[in-house]
Amino acid sequence: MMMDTKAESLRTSKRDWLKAAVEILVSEGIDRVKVQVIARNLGVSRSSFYWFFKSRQDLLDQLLTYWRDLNTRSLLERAERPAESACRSVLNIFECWVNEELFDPRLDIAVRDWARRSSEVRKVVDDGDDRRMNALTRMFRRHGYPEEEAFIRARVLYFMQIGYYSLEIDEPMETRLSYLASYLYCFTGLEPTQQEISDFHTFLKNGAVTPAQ
Amino acid sequence: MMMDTKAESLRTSKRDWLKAAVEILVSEGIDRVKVQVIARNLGVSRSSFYWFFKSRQDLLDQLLTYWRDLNTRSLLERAERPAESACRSVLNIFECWVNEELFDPRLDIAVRDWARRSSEVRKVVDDGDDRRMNALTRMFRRHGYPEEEAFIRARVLYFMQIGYYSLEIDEPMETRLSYLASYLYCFTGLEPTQQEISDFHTFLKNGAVTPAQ
DNA sequence: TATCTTCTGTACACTTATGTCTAGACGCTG
DNA sequence: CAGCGTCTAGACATAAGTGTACAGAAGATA
Repeated sequence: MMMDTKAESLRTSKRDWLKAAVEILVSEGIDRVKVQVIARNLGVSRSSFYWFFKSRQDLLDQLLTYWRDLNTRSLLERAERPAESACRSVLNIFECWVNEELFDPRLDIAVRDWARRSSEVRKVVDDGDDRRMNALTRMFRRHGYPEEEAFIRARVLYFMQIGYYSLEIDEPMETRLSYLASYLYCFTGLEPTQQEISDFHTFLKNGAVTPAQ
Repeated sequence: MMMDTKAESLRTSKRDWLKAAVEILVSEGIDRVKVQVIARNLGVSRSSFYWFFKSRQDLLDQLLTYWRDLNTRSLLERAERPAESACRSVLNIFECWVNEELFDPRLDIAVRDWARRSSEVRKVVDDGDDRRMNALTRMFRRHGYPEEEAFIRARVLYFMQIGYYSLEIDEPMETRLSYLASYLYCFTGLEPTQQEISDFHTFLKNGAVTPAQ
């Protein structure tokens, strides 16, 4: 019996292949996720691949599952979290945008590119987007925004962030944080309190961005 | 001397190859823009390609130039256009979002995907984004928004739209128009007047979306 | 109609990719 | 240390792509 927890095996595991595939997906797009390329990156012969996966398509299916199980969960959790003000709610969402443990932007963008070329992937991504949008709309509704305004504010908040990642803006966290109050004002139509802003800063300092486990 | 204006030549022109390449770029991504694939689509042998282009890379370079010369112009023109209110200005920008003659969303997204895999393309796209963002920021500034708020509102307006296209939302124009007032309110922080809304509707009706030349 | 220029088809050499098969290396377990 | 199950290298067949060379078709011009 193989010990999965062993620190450094000389032989590859299924996990290694998946991890390497995700890396290529994120940096070069789905069309470069080739058995040959991954094998080269791992320094291993292609034939091992076929021990773990039925075919290239099998790997792609599992990549999509990996994305689906990972990237929507945190966002939904934070959208549903109770909050005393709209600004607090939006700040809860912001947790996902500043912590790649909670939401991996490059993976999200890469899967979205992929969806543009495959109708099966399209369905899965659309489903994820629907769930995210519904959760955000309900969030604004809870703070008393009228139906349509809640929906549009959810869109502006969510689409703006997808657009931000799509442009691949390279901004230090410091700069991003300096815009916090303006963002909150544009997203909610309300001025955030000083307390709300400083609470978010302390949240960030207190190891929210730690590598985890 | 070859007559370029001739209606239907049996032989291909450079323009035919470029047009077919753009179509594939938009629908399948840059990695599928292959000489062999385009030739198949045109029903012609690959060797003709090498009459018009030095190599595949030569074609790709010309695709990028095509995008650069096309997709930013209309947006800049409308951002700079004088307007009596912030809502009017944003409505000027909306002209680009509802008319694919002015701004081709699928081409923009496809080039953005491409940029993710090539640093040369990255540079060109970043330059376009900068010019768009600067024009939009100046637009909000002219309506009296403070420096930072103008910048953030420009971002929200522009990034939100890129996000919208990135999600490939499939909405009939009717639905999109029904959200007009809410969008204007969220983007400017101001309620649009009834006149502004109805002016945009008449603008659309009066052949603004005509196929042009 | 003859001729020059523009474009196209066929053939070739090369590269990168997929997937299969088989011998055998590696590492637990008895 | 023998043996079993797990994984890997290398060889093979096949497919899709790039780019070059060259003969020759098809149009425009004289």
